[in-house]
Amino acid sequence: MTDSSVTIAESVDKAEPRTRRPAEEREAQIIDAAFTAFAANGLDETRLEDIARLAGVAKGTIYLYFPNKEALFREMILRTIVVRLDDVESAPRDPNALADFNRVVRTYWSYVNEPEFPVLHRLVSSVLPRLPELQQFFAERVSLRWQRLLQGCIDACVRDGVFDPVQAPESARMLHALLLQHALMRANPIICNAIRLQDSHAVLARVLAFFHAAMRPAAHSPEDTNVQAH
Amino acid sequence: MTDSSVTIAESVDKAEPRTRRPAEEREAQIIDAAFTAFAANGLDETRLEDIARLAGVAKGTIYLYFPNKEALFREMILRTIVVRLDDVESAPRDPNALADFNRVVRTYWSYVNEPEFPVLHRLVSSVLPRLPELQQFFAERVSLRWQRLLQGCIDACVRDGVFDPVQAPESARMLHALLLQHALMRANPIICNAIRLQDSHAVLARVLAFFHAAMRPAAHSPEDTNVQAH
DNA sequence: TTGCATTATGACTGACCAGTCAGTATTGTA
DNA sequence: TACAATACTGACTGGTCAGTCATAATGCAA
Repeated sequence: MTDSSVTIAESVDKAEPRTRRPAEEREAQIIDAAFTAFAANGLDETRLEDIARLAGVAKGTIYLYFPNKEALFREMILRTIVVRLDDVESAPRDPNALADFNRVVRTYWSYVNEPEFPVLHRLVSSVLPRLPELQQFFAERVSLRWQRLLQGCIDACVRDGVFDPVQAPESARMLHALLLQHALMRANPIICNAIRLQDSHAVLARVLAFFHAAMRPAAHSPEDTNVQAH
Repeated sequence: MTDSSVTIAESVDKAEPRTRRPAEEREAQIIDAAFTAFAANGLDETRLEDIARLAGVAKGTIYLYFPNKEALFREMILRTIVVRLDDVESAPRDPNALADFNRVVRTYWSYVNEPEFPVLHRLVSSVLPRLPELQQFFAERVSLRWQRLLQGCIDACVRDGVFDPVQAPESARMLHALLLQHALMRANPIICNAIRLQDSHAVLARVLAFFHAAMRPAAHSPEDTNVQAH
């Protein structure tokens, strides 16, 4: 490995004399730089000097705001995720069950298709053995939270007779798995090119079509749960 | 971080005097130790000394078989995956389409539920930016290969009238997403406990029931592709 | 048994980098 | 304008560890 490190052109005017900034602004500056650098090189291969250069500050300055590298990483992850979740929660609900389901699914889909998401997902899962509290946070605040939200919408649709009550109980997990995995595949250039997942809308439409097919109320025997072989 | 490193008791008799071993045996010894150590601590947090101790050899010995740490990591990943794939390919095919589909699905399910799989998956995805050839290998030899295999079985089932031809074209990707994601969730203790995914057979049955529900031939309008809203 | 080729060892080295801190610049205040 | 308080800097340090290599052990052939 020769010159790895972050090769993104620095967006900071180096000629500018050093100035004192409000603490929040400096922190945000450093967090942004940390996201870029960590996303490109991972936790261990990122040098604090790289982050400092990207943020347009000296290495020592980072230590005025964060106690160490690992804490900076953790803060970066938590804040970046929280920002997205806050955006999502501000959307209004829809009284019609199916319309609300579609709204939540579309919101989730755009959430996992943000360019930040697959990067965060990879970074979090790569450091799981080292930072178990991140695993906890990600599982409860992202994965399970979305699954519960989806399940609520699905249950409402069942009450409206739109979805099959037999399939409903764990279908949120199925939908979650379908959407998440497709978003992650779309972020992988090799898989993405091989099976043509480029168009985000088309992929969502295909997943939803599949989901609706599974959830359409059964016209025949309603107690036929033992479909699986063996 | 204080005493991280591998805490697994060494299975090697330290009193044993050093002996010369066939090259293949030594390599396998080191690869095994590398898997254990890398799985526990990741690529960067694993010391070559740890691997050497686990393998019951000196650090220098590793360099007689692998040019450097990264090469050892790559070799470990490739071989561990290949062993599993070879196991899988040796199984005989079934003439009945649905039976063959079930066989392949069950094989895939047991493959991704091996304790090694989630670990490899995490290790590979954590070093993707650094080792793009691993990404290539994993995508083509694991992900896409399985999807093609599943798709072949599904197409055969369509010809037998078991599955709906409307849903078939990309359903292998759907099934792959469902199975893979469920296996990875099962490997995450927090998610696994929260939504009761402990029993492997029950989870597979539930996923298959959902898949069959989506794939059952439509009794009504066959040209109803625009199910998705918007 | 000897001698040599092969295999193994682990103390050592040199590069690397997180984190420190003495010093410098900037701002607010009197 | 002087002075103190605060924000910032970057050369330096101390610890770490991948990779090296002189030396030692082992197996084998003659």
